[in-house]
Amino acid sequence: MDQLEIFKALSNKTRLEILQWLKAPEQHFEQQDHDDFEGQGVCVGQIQAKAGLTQSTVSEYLTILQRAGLLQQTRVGQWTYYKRNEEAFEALGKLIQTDI
Amino acid sequence: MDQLEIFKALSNKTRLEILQWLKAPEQHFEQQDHDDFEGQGVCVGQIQAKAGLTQSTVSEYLTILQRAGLLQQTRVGQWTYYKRNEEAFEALGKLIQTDI
DNA sequence: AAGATATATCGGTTTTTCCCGAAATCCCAA
DNA sequence: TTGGGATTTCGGGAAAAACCGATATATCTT
Repeated sequence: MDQLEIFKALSNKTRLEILQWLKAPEQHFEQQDHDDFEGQGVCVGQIQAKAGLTQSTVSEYLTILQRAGLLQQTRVGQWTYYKRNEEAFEALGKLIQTDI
Repeated sequence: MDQLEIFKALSNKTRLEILQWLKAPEQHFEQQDHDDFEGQGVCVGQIQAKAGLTQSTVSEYLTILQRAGLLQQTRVGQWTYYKRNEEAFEALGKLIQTDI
C-alpha cells in the first residue's frame, strides 16, 4: 500500500468523480446488454462518455486508480470493466486514523 | 473540508514526512528554550533543518498543509509554530470510509 | 481474412507543481 | 532606531501531471 501513490491518484477532480460514480453505477450509468454492474463493474467507454474527456485520458486515469489499488480491473471479451476495491478504501481510512 | 485540496496537500513525500514528524515531535526534534511541543508545536526552522530543503520551500509546504486544514499555526514572537490538527485526520479517515 | 468495436499505448503541448535564491516583513534586543 | 534572527512572499527554471490526437492491439463478427 503506497500512500504517496494513493494520494496522487486521488489528487484529480475527474478521478475523484469516477470513484463517486462507481459507488452507485446503476445511478450513474445506463445498463447495457453486456453490463453486469454488480459483478464486473462499468466498462471504460461508459465512464469516458460521462467524464467528457478523451478515451485515452480516461483509460490512463483508470490505470492510475487501478495501480494505486483503488480499482479492480476485469477484461471480458473486448471490454475492460472497472469497479471499486472497497477493501482498499477501508484500509486507507484506517491508515489515516492511525499511521499518518 | 475540500477533499481535492487535502489530497493534493498529501501528494508530496516531504509533506507526508513532516506530518509524521509532527506526530511525535519529542522523537524527531530537539527541544529548545522557546519550544513547547505539546502546546504550540514545532517552529519552521526546526522542520526546515530536518527536511533538508530551503527555508522558503518548507514555509510554503507548511502553508499548503495548513490551508488544507491538516496543520494549525500559532505565531509567538518571531516564531511560527505548527502542530497537527488531529480532528482533521479523524474526519478525513471517516470521510474516506463513507463519502469517497 | 477483413472490418468493426473497445481499449491501451505513444508522442507531444499546455498547465501545474516543485523547489530555489533574493527580497520583503515582522519581531526582538541593544 | 538600528541590527539580527525567523518567517513569508515573489519571480523564475526544471520536473511532473494533465490532456490530446494518432496509432497499436485485442476481440468479436461475418
